[in-house]
Amino acid sequence: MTITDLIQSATIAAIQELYGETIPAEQAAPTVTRKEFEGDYTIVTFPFTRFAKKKPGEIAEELGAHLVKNVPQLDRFNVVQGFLNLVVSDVFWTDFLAQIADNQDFGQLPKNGKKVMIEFCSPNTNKPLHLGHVRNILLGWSCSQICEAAGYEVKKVQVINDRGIAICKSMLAWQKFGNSATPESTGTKSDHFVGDYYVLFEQKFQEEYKAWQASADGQQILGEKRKADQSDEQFFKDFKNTYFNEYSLLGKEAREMLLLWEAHDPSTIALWKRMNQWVYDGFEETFHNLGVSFDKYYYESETYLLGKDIVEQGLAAGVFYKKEDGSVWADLTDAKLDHKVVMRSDGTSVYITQDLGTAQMRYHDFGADKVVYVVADEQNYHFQVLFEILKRLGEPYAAGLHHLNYGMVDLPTGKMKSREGTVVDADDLISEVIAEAREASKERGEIAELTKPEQEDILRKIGLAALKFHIIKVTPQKRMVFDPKESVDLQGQTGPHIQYAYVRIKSVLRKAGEQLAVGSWQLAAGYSNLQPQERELIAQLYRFPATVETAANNYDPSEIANYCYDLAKAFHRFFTDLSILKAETEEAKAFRLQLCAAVANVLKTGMGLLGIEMPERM
RNA sequence: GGCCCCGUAGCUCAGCGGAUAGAGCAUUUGCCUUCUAAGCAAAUGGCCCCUGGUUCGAGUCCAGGCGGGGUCACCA
Repeated sequence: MTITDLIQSATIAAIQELYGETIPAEQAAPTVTRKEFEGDYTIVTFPFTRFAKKKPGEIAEELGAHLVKNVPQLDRFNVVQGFLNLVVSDVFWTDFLAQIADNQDFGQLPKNGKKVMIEFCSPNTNKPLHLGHVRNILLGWSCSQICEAAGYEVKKVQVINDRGIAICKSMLAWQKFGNSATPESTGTKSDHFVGDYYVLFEQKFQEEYKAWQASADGQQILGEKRKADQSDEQFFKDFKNTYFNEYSLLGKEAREMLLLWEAHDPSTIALWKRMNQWVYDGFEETFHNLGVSFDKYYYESETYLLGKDIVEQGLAAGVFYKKEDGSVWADLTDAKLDHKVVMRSDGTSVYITQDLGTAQMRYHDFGADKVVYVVADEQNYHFQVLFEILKRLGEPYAAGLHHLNYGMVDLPTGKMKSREGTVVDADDLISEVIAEAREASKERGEIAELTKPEQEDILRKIGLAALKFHIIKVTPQKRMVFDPKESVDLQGQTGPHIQYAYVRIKSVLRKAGEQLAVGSWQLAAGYSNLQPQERELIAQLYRFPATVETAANNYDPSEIANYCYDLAKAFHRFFTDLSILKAETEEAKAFRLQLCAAVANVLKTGMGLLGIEMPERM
């Protein structure tokens, strides 16, 4: 039982005893006392005036006296207005610290026997990963780490869109213009290599389109179809898709390639496999650099035909209905979601059909109690529909489905647009933040005497910490502005600031040397009269498991990020104000070393949940 | 237009019904002969988008507006 639970139940009992009233639990829930007042936890007594018929201050006095008398962990109290501030005894805190100081697993909640599957990243294979994927990956990864810490068994999966017209464009461009070049022969990272051909296709297509616009055919179409209020330029912009599908030679070739692929044409399949493999190799390198991995990959080429049997079942069960043309629909109007096609009139699947099938297949593969889809908020409607249909189909896992939606990442200059070349590439971003860390490190010179590989390892950790923390600290649902300049900041509310707290501790612990022998920490138990900076730190540490739990429940890594920052901030304050190795007494020294060890532990675990590694020096 | 998300300091963000709304960046000023100054302390900076309502108490909950974004394909 936690101290807050203890205070809560004692408060309920006290109110019952003093005023004969049974209050709801939430009215007895203690909050953390604000820093400007003395105390650790606070009970608000305003709600009790109704039945106690006394002033809030009076109630607080009576309740405070009662609690301190009956709860041994409470030392004293004070009253400000109607606020009852409770002071937890030093012994409680020092006991708690002794329990966790050497416990590497502090913050790991007991196994709950439940499984959660988290799907994230899920890229297309026609171009490299970009900043949007980075936010997705960081969210998905930290979410899975947090769920594990909260006691779940976690499976990390992604669904790779390896088929369709987009990859065919890359394939066609390579075939026509590639001259058998390879990533090796050109020295290009292999996913970028494939992406370059996608871009090349778009260029060639634009050239073709431009030429067509000036041709007699183009001018004739313009004359026939342009609307009165449309400029020539605007018309051709709007007409692009139609041109691609009905007039373009390149478009025709790309679509033919897709048909060949669907017909399992051996040479097309071979080319497809070869180019996709290049992309996968490139992706793996990026995943590795970001420090993430997956347990299982699903490929749309293997799942895109799934879901048809579900449609049949749904029809039989009356969840779906068939129109005269043979298309199958779900009527979700009573859930405020409109009608939705689940199968085309020609009997082929649509996007959501595939998702229905994939959901079922994965349930059979893994049997998850919860499935979390990390997908940007532009697909909110899609997931509402998907979940609603699965619910109506009576799927056993329907109640555990969750869409972890997140806002798009904008640049200070506005939205990222591939057309305008403003997309921030993931690999570039990673090398930039590390380069920035290298520059800053040169000026400091702290790690100059280490070997080159050791230095590079540290710089990588610092750079990635800056990048990852900058992204993960923002509430997922918020659209965020990503300023590359700020993402490499190493000071203030940043990853490196937190790493620095850890590094300072490690430095002190190294200097303390043999005094870290297990026995010597017994001295810490003799320490009393905790300083405010020490109390603040311990109280923060105490909050860690609860923070892990709420972050897991809310699927919100930013709560862990903010917690780590607060803890580091409190540590820096403590470190500046109080001497550790030259503490006033041996007891104080032992206690502070123990406190340092515990803080280091929690910082390492907490940042680990965000996928951020800690260096030993910086 | 229907539905969903967002609106807090110049900028980027916390705040999850309680006290005088907090951090970081930016600007200004102190603090390294002592455990790593990637730090600490201080100053400056706010019609918490607006209007009503619920409540002892609202940035927080509810309703209606306003502003920004997303989405409403037999695309994925």
